Amino acid sequence: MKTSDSALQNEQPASRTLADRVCQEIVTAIIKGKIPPGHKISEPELAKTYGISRGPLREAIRRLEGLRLVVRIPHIGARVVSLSTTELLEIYRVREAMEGMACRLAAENMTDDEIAGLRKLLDEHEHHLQESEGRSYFQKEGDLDFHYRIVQGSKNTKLKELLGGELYHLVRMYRYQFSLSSSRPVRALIEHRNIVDAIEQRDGELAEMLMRRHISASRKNIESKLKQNNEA
Amino acid sequence: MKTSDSALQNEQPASRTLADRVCQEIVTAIIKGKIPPGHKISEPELAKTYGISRGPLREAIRRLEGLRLVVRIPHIGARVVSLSTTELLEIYRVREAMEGMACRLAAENMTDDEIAGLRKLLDEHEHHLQESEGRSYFQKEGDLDFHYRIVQGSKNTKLKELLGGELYHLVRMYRYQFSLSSSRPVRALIEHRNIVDAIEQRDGELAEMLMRRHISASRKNIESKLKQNNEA
DNA sequence: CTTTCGTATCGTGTCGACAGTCCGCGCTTT
DNA sequence: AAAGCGCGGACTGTCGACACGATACGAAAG
Repeated sequence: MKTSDSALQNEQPASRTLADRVCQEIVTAIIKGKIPPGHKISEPELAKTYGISRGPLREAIRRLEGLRLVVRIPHIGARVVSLSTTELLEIYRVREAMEGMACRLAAENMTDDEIAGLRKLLDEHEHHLQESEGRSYFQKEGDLDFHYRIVQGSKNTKLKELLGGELYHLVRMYRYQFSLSSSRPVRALIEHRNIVDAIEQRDGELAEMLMRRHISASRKNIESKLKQNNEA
Repeated sequence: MKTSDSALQNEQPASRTLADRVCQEIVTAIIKGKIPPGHKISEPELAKTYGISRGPLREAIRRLEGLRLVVRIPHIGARVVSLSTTELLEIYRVREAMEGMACRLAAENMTDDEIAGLRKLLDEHEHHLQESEGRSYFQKEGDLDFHYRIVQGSKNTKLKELLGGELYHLVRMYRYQFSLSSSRPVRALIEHRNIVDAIEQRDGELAEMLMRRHISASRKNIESKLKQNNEA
């Protein structure tokens, strides 16, 4: 389990408060689609489900609202965000901008050990790619793991908060919903390697450009795939 | 009232729920420094101050946590974010990335009317600049108003949420705290005009580059000014 | 006098209950 | 029969109260 130590959730095993734990549970439930998009969230129902009172649950819902996973309307209730394709593409624009900057900063601030870890991660990706034709769950989350590590390597707190806290949850949810793991794994792996090369050479400008092109290519790929699905 | 309709706060006059209203009040209180940074937030105290119970106030605090205006530690309490200079500079990195992208998209998606409005806003800025030597409150918030309009012009929901919802509150707070209105107003105005020119020519790439250089220059300016203050 | 332990107090976390508001259903009316 | 109106139920918003944990102060030992 070399990859789990850099998993996307980084909270202590036993969350200190009920609201935190329930919040995490609901997050995974939403991401994995167990609570479908657009579904109404009933406070008494969920309170009964998780065996807690409405107090902590309300705080958990507020937190989900902050994570942009639910939308809440006063006196009406909260609903799981319904995924419009335009918003998905918008997120990729934001990722292009922010992860590009993160990559530039990572090239400046990453330690040599972290870069070596990145290389090793890509080797594992290639290994799993050859085994499972690239459609494996590992690749699915592994791609995000790569991006996550680069964001962490930027050493920029705000960047880490914004990307890790909100956008990645949405990206993971969209991937589960549309079940579109990055559908060009070979090409993506090559681009990942080029990015690591640029980081290793401490060429921030190049690293940023490569990352932006990488995410932009993903966006265009998804865009055409969605259009094709709509026409079919 | 051409400028106030694009104000940074866009909530309906009468917030439907207590928590929303109190949340807004606390936000302004924090931004204006009435609750100093690092100050402990006592739930019973604030509840008594605003004349409400602890329930809505807790929800308001959760919301502030989502806006990154307070940090909360379980079983200990919430404190107003204390402003470290590194975090301020980090925010400028994020703004450079995101507003750069916003500017690129604005060049593609802004209507001609919105561009004309931008020009008029800059004319007003110049007018106030000549009157008040550039240190006026108008310039202080007016700079953010300019950036805010461009973000809105990007027509990208996620971009608008992230920049308008979280970062701008922090930027406004930092400006009040350090009382550093953009301390190079003449130069900034010129850069603003160049940005609008690029947008008008629908040159997204150039617009992004100009915006990034503009924010990067602001960051470097603040950086040197802070260093100079520390040494003094 | 300093350090450590125990206790008291305060604050946060959690719970149950009440009130106001919104939604759905049945009834009346044209 | 269709549309408007009124009523009932359910849910959200709000409140007060209790329990657990943390902090601070004081007392006792070294």
